[in-house]
Amino acid sequence: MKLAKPSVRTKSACCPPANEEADLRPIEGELADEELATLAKALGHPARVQILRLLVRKDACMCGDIVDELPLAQSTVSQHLKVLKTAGLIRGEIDGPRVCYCIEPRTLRRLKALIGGL
Amino acid sequence: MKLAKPSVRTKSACCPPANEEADLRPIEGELADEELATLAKALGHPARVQILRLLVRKDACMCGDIVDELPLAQSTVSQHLKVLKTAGLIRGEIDGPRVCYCIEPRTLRRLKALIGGL
DNA sequence: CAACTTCATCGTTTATCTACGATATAAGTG
DNA sequence: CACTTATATCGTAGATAAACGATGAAGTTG
Repeated sequence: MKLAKPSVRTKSACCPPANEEADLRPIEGELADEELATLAKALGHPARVQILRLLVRKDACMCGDIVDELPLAQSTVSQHLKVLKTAGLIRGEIDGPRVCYCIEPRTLRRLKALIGGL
Repeated sequence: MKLAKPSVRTKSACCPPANEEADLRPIEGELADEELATLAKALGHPARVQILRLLVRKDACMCGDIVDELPLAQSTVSQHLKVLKTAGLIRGEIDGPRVCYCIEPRTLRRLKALIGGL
């Protein structure tokens, strides 16, 4: 019999340290508009919102069973993860045969600041 | 000679009253995911972010010179306005030959709540 | 090394988005 | 009523997005 590896890792495994330093970038202006649009676009799909929530809730690295949580094919989930990663909202770290995902708190904070600033 | 009409209207013209009642809908769950994704998608384009900001800043109805503020054709701006309107983020009210736009504070608050709840 | 696991990437199909010019609509103006 | 103005809608072309199965790459296990 084979025991499944735990699919949630402690913060130390790959999650970025809780970097609390303030973001000095402006929350409005042309650049901020682009930035907000990019982040919003990345969140513009229910599956990606769900993924982000999963990772926020765990507040730790989560290895690939994200696929099991969504009613989508593995390749589709992988694509959604890529979108979130490209937007900088999550981070993926290779851990042996799997990949551990966690949120990028900096970017999430930035998103909240941009939306809050509306 | 013809004087241009002022293109910003007072709140009373069409802006919804500052309805401060709390939104009781949950900020997570499948429905909230869909809702957030829809709102985020609507914001997922720089032009639409810019439009929203214009309306927020004015905090009043703004008649169509939104077109003049953007480097886009009138028909394109009209489409973006429609996206924002469909998402419930803005409202457009016919005012004689023009249309006055203003933000829908309820939806904007809702968006902030959803994002803040991440 | 062969088999298996985990995940990313490729190739494809279908759908949606973005932008524009052209045209329609609707309300004021002479 | 003809004419102008302000917007919306239509039609269309090109770009992106979303989904899937199939395949590839990298690590683990026997």
